[in-house]
Amino acid sequence: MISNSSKYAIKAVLYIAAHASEEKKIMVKDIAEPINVPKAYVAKLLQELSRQHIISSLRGPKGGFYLTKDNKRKSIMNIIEVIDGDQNNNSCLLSLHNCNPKKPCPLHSSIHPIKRNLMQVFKEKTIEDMSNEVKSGEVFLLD
Amino acid sequence: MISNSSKYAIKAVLYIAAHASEEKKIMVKDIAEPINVPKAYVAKLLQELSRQHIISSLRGPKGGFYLTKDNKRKSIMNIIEVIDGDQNNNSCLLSLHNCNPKKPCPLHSSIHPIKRNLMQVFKEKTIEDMSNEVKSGEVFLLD
DNA sequence: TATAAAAAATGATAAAAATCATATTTAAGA
DNA sequence: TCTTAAATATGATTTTTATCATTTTTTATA
Repeated sequence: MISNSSKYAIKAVLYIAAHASEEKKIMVKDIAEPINVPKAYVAKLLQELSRQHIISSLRGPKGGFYLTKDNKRKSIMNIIEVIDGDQNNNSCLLSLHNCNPKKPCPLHSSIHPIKRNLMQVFKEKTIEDMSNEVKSGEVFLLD
Repeated sequence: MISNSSKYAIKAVLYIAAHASEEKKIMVKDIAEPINVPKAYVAKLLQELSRQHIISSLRGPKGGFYLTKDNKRKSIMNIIEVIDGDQNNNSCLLSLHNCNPKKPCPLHSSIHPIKRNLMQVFKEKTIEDMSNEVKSGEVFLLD
């Protein structure tokens, strides 16, 4: 439903949102350790997100990752799309190819509304929303 | 969240429920083809389910898989537990170890109720419920 | 009781996901 | 413009998941 890689990516982006800015960029190694994800692995994920303009980066001394105003408006869904590609949106839990309201699988009627809720959350939660909550101490990121 | 193997297992069990009985058992090869899952793979899954008493089987001529009254009362959750073990119940979507209502992750408040719904469905839907729906033509299994 | 038909057991192989390592490019600042 | 610090690119390795093949055990029935 959502890969390990996507989880790592979300955590990393939230960490950047809470700890970096255009003026004070943050390096991979300073992201990887606190969120407890292998450095080289998270580096690869962040590079891909940067290429797809979900986050921003600058090479060289004083370089690192950061978020622009525009980046902050991206949603969880945007991150998942980049990392997991199209393998996230097979709406049928049993992966039946032609499961639809007309020919529903045995789980369709129970699962479909739940999946809609979940997708809704992924689409409407922005990086900004969540990093504000982290900064205000309502919610927590580390472990 | 739920592995490919679990999906295969659920499909196979539902197929058994809809097409076999204690009197007319069904063989792996007659399950594998219609649900479009590799024979040897589904065989392995069914063997494990049989060992854990989620389904029943008999070797030798006229043998095969079938469900007892008791088997039919098992839930989707029972199948998932056997196939995926304990790797299904990490309630935090970001897999944060100590995400809880007191120290929630940024997605906790949105995701937790959704996850509860899903678990509820897995727990309350029995094999019998679903196979009745398949038999009555309300829902469909193949593809 | 011999035969054959089925699941069960075992383990090998292939594919995908996760992880690690190294060389290259870019940009800041001395 | 040289040096150094950072991301980027590339690809190798490991681990996990999925798949396949073979042998063994069980059981119905001729």
